[in-house]
Amino acid sequence: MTQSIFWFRQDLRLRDNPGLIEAAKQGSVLPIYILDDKHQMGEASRWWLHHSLQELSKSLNEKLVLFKGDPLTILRKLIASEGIGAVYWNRCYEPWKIKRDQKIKEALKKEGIEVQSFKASLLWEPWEIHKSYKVFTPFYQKGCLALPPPRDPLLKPSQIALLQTTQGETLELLPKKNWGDKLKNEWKIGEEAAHHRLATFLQEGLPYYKGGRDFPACPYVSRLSPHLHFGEISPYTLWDALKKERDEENVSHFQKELGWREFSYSLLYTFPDLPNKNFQAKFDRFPWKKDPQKLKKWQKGQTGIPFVDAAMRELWQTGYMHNRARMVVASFLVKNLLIHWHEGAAWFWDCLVDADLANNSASWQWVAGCGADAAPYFRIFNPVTQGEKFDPDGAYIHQYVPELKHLHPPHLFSPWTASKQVLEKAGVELGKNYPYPIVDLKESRKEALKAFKSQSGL
DNA sequence: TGAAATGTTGGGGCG
DNA sequence: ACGCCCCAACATTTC
Repeated sequence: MTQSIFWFRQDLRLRDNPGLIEAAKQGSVLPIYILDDKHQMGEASRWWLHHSLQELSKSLNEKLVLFKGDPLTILRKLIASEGIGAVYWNRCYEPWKIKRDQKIKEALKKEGIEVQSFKASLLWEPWEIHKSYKVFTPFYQKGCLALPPPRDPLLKPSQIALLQTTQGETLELLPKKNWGDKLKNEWKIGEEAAHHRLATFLQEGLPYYKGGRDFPACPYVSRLSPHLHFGEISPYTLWDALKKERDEENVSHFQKELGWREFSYSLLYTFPDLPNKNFQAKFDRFPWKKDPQKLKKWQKGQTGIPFVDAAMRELWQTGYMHNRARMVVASFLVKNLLIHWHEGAAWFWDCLVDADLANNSASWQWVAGCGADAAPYFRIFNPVTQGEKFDPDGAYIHQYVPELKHLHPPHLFSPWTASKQVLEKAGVELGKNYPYPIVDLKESRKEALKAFKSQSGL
């Protein structure tokens, strides 16, 4: 029997956890989490992590031990003081974590410790896919689906002998202000909640997924992203649950979205600079504008374009934004305001409870046009038209922009085009209780086309 | 995982 | 009945 450490990272669950299963098989287990803060997590993520760790610890009889600092130092100290013979973890794929973990593995092995890492968070690891695809569809069809299908999910260890230690510290993950309070009503956090969310989605969302996923006021998307990011539920569990559903079209559509997640990770693996550098180098000289005032208005949901403002306020109030809305606000920032995608990515990173380095970087680059399989430069969303199409009765806008609650379609999507009488009747005073648009959509579109077109020839 | 500009068609009003 | 114009409605092309 070996006493081992199981190091929880982005796999805050007991079910389908191969590393934990191996540790439990070897003998008693000291379950730990280490906050390695060199690369700062966003506020919203820290808030989620706090609660997720609490839930995880509960499911481990409160035996989860928390640390912060340099993992190798902490592991060495524990190994020495607790008589540990092995360390197990499930793999992460952020470039800096890959490097860090490699070093730790080598160092500990040299010191006579058994170390093993496991595949648990991706259905297909980047190195299993032999070609490095730059377009999603072939990546998914020929790269992923041509390989053996994902394994069945694993059961949680029937029993784990948990070690105890007097060590450990508190992480102080919660924001100073009680900013997290408003998020509290939005989310149920932890492994049980994730499974519950999945069950609800399968029943209430999946049947309408393909057509309904574009309507931000409708409950047809899974909202599983933060659970997936923190590993409260594994992609294997999702894949398996989907396999058992009859609804072929909706199922394969949702599976494809999981495929996009795999694609993002694969891109990040083959191009570790994805978070910082343009995937397409020709964008390095793009004439982005610096405009702190407009950026701020975008962040706060005060652009004067109701659909954009609703989305940005949803983000601020709930730590989440509907996928359709993410595309629209991103396109607005990058194309109508010509502000660098870094700024958008940074704001999302701080505000999203599902902030995920691979997905965030890949998706912002996709919208900006500089990514892999990117949106063509001339694809510019019109936030008015998008509102008309995907929020036809204005429910989404009304939910997050209450000052427009008496304004109705069609004026709701572009208040500046409404007549004086209509605005007055709705109690809307542009420039007073709701802003004028911060850009002219038609003009800024033209300008963006010019800028993007001129650089596309470089 | 667009949108706008341009082109085509076909029905109705009208002389 | 016919040609002509107008203009939705839809299709295609261009950015």
